[in-house]
Amino acid sequence: MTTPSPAIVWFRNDRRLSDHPALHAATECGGPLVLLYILEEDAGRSLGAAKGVWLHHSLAALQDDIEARGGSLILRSGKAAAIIDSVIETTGAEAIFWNRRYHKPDRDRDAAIKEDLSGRGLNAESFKGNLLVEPWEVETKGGTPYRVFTPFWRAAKEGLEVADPISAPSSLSCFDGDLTSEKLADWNLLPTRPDWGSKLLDHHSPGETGAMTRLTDFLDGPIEDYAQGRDRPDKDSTSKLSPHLAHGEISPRQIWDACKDNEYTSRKFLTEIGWREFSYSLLFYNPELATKNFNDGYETMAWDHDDQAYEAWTMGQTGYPFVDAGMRQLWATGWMHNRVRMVVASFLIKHLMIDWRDGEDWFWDTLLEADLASNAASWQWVAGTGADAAPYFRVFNPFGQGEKFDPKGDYVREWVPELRGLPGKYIQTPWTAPDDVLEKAGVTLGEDYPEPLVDHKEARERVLAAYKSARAEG
DNA sequence: TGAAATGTTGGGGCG
DNA sequence: ACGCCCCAACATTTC
Repeated sequence: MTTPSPAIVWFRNDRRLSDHPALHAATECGGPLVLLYILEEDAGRSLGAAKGVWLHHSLAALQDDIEARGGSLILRSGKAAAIIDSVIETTGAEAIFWNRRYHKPDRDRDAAIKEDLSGRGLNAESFKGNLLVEPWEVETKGGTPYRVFTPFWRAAKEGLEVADPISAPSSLSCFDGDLTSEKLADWNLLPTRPDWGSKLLDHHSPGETGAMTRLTDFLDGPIEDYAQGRDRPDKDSTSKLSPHLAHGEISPRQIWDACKDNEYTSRKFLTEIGWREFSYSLLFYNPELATKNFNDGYETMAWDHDDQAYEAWTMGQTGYPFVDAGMRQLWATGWMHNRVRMVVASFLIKHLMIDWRDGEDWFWDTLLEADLASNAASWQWVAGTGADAAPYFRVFNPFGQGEKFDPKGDYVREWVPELRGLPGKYIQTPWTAPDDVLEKAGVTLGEDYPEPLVDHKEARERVLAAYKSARAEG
């Protein structure tokens, strides 16, 4: 009887041990495992800075989880095809497994590797591990991809059979020959001088354990009130699972499974999972989703190129407290409440009339999750250029949203401390506060906190006119 | 997953 | 009692 040869598991954005179909397939082979993570070079868009911080800790957590099961994670950087070749040569592996990804440049590289290895008689196999429904599994009656969320999600759920998640292997028996690994610390994913990365982690616990804790905590409480609470950034009513999902520390199937017996209260929440699936479908069929208007009717839109306004937006100095609170939360924690994301995005695009791609780029660099599909699809949604997009005339009122969803102003007080002394009545609109109120709060507008960067009414009228003429031309 | 402008209704003050 | 006006509350339309 011969010992089975080693099988490689190529980890990418699926840094977990439970519900990992590729890992499961490899363990079924019965031979030693080679658990490989590749920091890919020349693999498209560069890693966002905040995402790199998460990646570091995510990999450290994966290493720990693997070592606790008696295995080891091999880290390599460079071109995936060459690294895989060399690992195969060293280990004599005859199989390699991975979970699929959905952006065309990634798929092209994966396909080339698979074709090459298959041609050499190796078993290279990919799996569905990161979506509930793969893009090609859902199409309209006309055989085209859906362009509207509701019918997409209805069709996706129809006949959807979600199998039980796969348990993590209790032990991992890895190839024990001479196989070198690079050191995580040498990848310099963490910023130094200054070390702005560690403060981000005050608010998050990267890794599979952290993800499961988040899910459990969420299902123990906030989900009961999710339908309303999810709109309230002053409350802790959202799951905060987005970075874990984007880094594959939890699978959508695990979330589905945990929620399925909770149908009434979880419906709204699972719809958010649906938006993620929709975004991936959009990215799959539109590889340039992050750079090219989905609807080309707005190609002639005359965006402003105002560097000062853009910087004020990024730094949370627009003079609209609700917007500034969101931007500062993002900068400080690498995450922003979803309601506020919509408002700050609307503000950049519609009040400042800055190209949505500049906002997308800022989020890419500052969000710990930096999910290409969700980020691009959501920015296009707000801009009105996307699939199933918000209509161009929907302009969020930057203080009205604050009054509605942060009624006491607690969210603003947390992130815009210079306004803490203002009463709720004026905290979203400090420029309307009487002098004595400002004085009592210790606020001098223009010194402690900026005057509004633009007048709301004028900005609104300006952008509506601009969209209208762009549409007329387009 | 809006907001503002415009239109309609109905209660109450008042001559 | 009646008509008139005011205006808040709600509904509809428009961007």
